[in-house]
Amino acid sequence: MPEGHSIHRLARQFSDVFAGERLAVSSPQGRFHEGAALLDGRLLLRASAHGKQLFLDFEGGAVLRVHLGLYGAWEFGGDETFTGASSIGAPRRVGESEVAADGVARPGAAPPPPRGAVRVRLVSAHGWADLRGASTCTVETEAEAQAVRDRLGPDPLAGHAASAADSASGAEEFVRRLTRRRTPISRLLMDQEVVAGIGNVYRAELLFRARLAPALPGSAVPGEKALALWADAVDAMGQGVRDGRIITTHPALWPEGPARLPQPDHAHYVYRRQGQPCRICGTPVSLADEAGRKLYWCTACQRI
DNA sequence: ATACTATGTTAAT
DNA sequence: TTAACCTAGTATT
Repeated sequence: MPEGHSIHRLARQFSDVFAGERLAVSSPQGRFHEGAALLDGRLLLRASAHGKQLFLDFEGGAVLRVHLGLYGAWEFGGDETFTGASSIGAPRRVGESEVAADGVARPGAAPPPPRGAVRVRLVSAHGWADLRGASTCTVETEAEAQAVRDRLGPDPLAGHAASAADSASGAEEFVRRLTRRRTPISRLLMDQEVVAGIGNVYRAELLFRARLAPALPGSAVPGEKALALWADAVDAMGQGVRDGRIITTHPALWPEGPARLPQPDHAHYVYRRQGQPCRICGTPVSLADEAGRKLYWCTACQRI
């Protein structure tokens, strides 16, 4: 259930704890025996993310590409060296965890017996990572992995690992791809070929923050509005990478006073708030089904 | 115990 | 447009 910010956090985690390490790769569940055998014993060179796609580059030109889909998650554990380098931490966050399902932290490098269907297990000298429930998990050549990247739209979080020039070109590319089509903007934001990494929460929240009506055709979005939307995505999703949660509301709206982060029920403007009063104008938040996903918005605030 | 839901995508219809 | 994927947290019985 993760959006792009979670995958970027995972890429950073793999870079921090496994890059430069030789990894034992297995598939306790069995469904990935073939791919695991290809990677077993190789050095992990680097980890990266583009939108919701995670790429682990191994020596010899083999790339493990993972998409968590709806239920996928990575779980990590290890000794003090591992924990010291790790940036995940408990409690469990969407798509990433450092605590076993029984709630007992497991110190030490030795991985626990596989719990449930572990598609892939990576083990280094200091720690381990288990993958469950992913919709995609394949070993590819660098060219195949690049072909996947090439199909995707620009990633608002690309600036995290790349140059400012890349971010600027990402903005222009986003505006081009968004305003080229008459499809409603609510659909375009979910289209990974228009912009990579936005999911159902950021879609709803970014549209609210921009005061944009979901039904507005992409072609009718003023260029300046589209640029501002991109800039807000960079900002909001960057914050998501730091927090490990999607928090889009202004801190002034948090009732619990000065706190670094709000309670979960104050983190969003409209997502999962159907029927509840809009935090800005009080109008009940609307809910509609769009292409099998739930769309939340305020009919009064989002009029442009 | 059982049902329902979810921050996603693809393939079949 | 719908089903499938097949995990895990939360709500309901």
